[in-house]
Amino acid sequence: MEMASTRLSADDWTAAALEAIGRGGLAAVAVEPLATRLGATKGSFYWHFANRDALIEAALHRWERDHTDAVITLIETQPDPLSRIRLLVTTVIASTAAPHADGIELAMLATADHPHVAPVLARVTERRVAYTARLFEELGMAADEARQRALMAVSAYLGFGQLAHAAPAVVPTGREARIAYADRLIALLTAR
Amino acid sequence: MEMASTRLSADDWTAAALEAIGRGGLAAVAVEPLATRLGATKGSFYWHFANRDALIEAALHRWERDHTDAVITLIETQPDPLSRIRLLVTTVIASTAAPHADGIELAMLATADHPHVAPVLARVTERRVAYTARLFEELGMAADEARQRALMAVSAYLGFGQLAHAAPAVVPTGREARIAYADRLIALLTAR
DNA sequence: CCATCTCCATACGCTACAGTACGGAAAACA
DNA sequence: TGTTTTCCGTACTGTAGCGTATGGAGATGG
Repeated sequence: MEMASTRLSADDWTAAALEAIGRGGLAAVAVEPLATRLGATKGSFYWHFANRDALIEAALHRWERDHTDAVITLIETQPDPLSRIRLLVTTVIASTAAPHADGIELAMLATADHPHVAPVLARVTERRVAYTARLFEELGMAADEARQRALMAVSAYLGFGQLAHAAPAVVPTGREARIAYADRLIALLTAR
Repeated sequence: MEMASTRLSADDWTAAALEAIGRGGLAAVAVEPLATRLGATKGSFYWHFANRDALIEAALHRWERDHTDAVITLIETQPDPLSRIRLLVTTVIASTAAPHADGIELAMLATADHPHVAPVLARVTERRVAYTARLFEELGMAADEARQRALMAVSAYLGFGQLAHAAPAVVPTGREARIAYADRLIALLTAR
């Protein structure tokens, strides 16, 4: 698959680690299998990293860095707060259509207890809630009201992901059904 | 801890397995550590079970059997559908107060891909959604409308659990704040 | 009280992976 | 081109856990 016999960088390893996390969770981050997958050996790895733990840490921080605000920056393209909420919810609901829309995200939640995962996940989650709360504030809600709605919105997002993953059959299938569901959700979340 | 030097039954092992899942997920179901914890050795285990996989399967089925409908039967004590929904939501939101309210549940979601976990989790989830949908129907909603609301309710439940687990700081602290949140949630979920 | 069946401990082999030691190839540089 | 630095392959040790083999203790029934 990878005929390129070039030398590997630390980034190649973190990328492979993230890919492994997406496939099989943190446990899949094993040095020797990754090395095989990269067409190299442990010798390479232990030159770039002190140990397995360092790789995990690096991968998580990379994920936090370039995956976190991806959605937010997308949302920011919308002019008014309502369409931003709309885009946020529909994007997130409809994109879960793919079998493993974002395996990494699920793996992170699954391993929330891990000492390296916990702080990263907490930061990302708090940022998301805070951002969503601001959206509701811009809709004219009081701070605490907006906060509650944001919690509900993020819960709906996370819960939907879990639902789609744990019992795909219960979740609306097809794009238009998803959108209908998202619309209903938005209506309830933004109701006064 | 367990001075009792009695002989072990298969159920003792499945109980220990479930306890281990609650602590460290499926990966924590390791024969030798469990044996130590039970004050026995592998010799005992491999008499009661063919292998580690059989233990996992047994533990999951036991969980499905006696933990699934626990909430439902509790809820059924309530007379009218609205109080049932109310009790369901508040129970579920407020009980997550404990640090690891139900580690097993989270572990199940975390390992939803596992060949043994997937069917069990899917059944439980589908049953919950169906039951919740019936609750909304009894409130006078049309079937599809009730279904959507049920999805939202279960999502809110699952999502809240994830939220509390991944970023405890963002979730309302204290019993009355939780209840206030639950009330708001119920109001939105049952709004016409 | 002996025989059989139930249950378990001990001791073993096997695999997967973490981490280390070290030599050598391949760049980079002079 | 020769030297140094960068990078990596190979070979090793160590550990954790799965599964097996086997003998023997305790209960159980005749």
